[in-house]
Amino acid sequence: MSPRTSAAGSLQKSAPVFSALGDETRLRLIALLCAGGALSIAQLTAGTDITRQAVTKHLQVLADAGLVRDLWQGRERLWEFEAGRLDEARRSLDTIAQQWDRALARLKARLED
Amino acid sequence: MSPRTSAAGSLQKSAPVFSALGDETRLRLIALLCAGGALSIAQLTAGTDITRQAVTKHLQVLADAGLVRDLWQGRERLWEFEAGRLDEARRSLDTIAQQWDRALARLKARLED
DNA sequence: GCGTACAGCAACCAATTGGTTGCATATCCG
DNA sequence: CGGATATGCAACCAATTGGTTGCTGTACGC
Repeated sequence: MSPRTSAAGSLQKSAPVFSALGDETRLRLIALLCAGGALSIAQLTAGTDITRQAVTKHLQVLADAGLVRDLWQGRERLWEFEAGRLDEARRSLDTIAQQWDRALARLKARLED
Repeated sequence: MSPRTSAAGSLQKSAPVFSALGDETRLRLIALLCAGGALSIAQLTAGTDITRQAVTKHLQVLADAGLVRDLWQGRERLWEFEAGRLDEARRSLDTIAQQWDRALARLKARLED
């Protein structure tokens, strides 16, 4: 990768996380899980207009992205939020924003030159 | 929307932004545009293994999400980064993280009770 | 032990996505 | 003017996605 895209390397790792977050249903699941504790699939499905299987698939996508973790308890499969990858993604956005700010500062400096 | 998902409302608005960011090619474009100034489609295509049209489509996706803006200059169509929506998304992730931290704190308090 | 609630698996479907190719259009420059 | 450059538009394609239905398995509680 060329030098001028040095920041891109670490950025690209976050693509799967952003992709997982890029769906209203999944964002809702994330909001539920990070607010409450661990919830079952049935609980997460209640009140929605989609099927339990659809919710299961969404949870799987979130799990693949490392955003949630599942744990079995009896016949229930509980899902809980996992903060690690989301923090990474958050830092990625921070990096972009900082880079943008620096670019603006450089532009301003050149104009005032 | 139920009270316990109050944070979800503002979150959902960010879904299109996250969706747009959920692709390595588009993340690369964002990195390029927010580092440098305005770049043409030809410039953004150079060095990649995809077609100019593919890049155009990706830029359109980013534009629909409000992450980039285009401006014509002669026969060139220049694209530049636009920080607004990305900042919103950044705050969304911050909100989730804060909510999670509070949940952890409540859990900890209950355990130490 | 038996019904009920929680879940998995697989097949299937329509719509979207990421990408291509071919051709037309407009602008710059010698 | 005429060629090279920068782009748009449309059709087309395969793969992925978001969702469903039908059936099976398993743990809980009366």
